[in-house]
Amino acid sequence: MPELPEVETIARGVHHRVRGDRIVDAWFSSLPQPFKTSPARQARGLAGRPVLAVHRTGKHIVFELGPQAAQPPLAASAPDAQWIVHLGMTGRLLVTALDSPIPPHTHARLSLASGRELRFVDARRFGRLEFRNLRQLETFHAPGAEPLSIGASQFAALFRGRRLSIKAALLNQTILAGVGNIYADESLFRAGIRPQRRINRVTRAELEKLRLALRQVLTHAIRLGGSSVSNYVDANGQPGFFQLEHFVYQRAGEPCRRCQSPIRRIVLAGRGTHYCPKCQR
DNA sequence: CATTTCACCTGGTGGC
DNA sequence: TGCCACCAGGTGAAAT
Repeated sequence: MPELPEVETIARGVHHRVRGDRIVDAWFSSLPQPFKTSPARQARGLAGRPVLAVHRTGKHIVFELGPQAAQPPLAASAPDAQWIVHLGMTGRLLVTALDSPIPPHTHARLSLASGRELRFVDARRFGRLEFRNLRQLETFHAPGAEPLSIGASQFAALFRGRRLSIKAALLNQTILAGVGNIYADESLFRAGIRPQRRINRVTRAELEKLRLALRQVLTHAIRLGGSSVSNYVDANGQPGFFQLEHFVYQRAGEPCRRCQSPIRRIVLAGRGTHYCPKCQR
């Protein structure tokens, strides 16, 4: 399940491979999902545009696109449109040869001037594809705060006056962008906070511990290429290795790596939630 | 308004 | 071996 580290890894990989290339043509499947912008509008909007850059905001991958008539050198061109990809649960972006076999559940195929193809594949169709013409729409950015760059006081301010559980707050993308189930559980373990604790019972000092734990966990996970659970692979088909560093996620019943107590699993905010009853209070 | 629950999807898993 | 109920969780709509 792609969260911030996996999305960052994929965005970097795709940036590295397609920046400077040009979208020649675009094909989309005819299913109602995963399209936030109609397939016809996406195809019309994307064709002919150069890819200036690819980056991540929250769990979204953003393609910065130049004008359809723009010629190289493109480095100085201002973005004129954006293609925004959300991977949902099972979405993948692949850069392949034109003639490589098309996997099931392929919903987008963007042929590139280099002779390759950028594909979006998503079995469960929880992903979302959106096209924005920046002459009509604002630049896209994820609604919540970025956990890697937020400071102590702004972080504390995000939670002020709320009553929901700390885990539900971490998962809320309009509060904090990019944290999903794995990294919520892992950061709460490292901060020593029980996931079900209500925010108004979490001290300022604990919130700061959590901010630092999040930053450390996310940074470390990016370095390891993300967590490979349910067959996750990056744009180059490489798995990540952060799953080997998990303290609690999907370790129910196994001994805590710090105190040997069995890791407990509960359902919270509709999600499987893992914590150590002794290390987390 | 804040918060919680549920539907959307399909593939993988475990029980029988 | 095959079948099937069930689970995985990101998000947005609906319910509370």
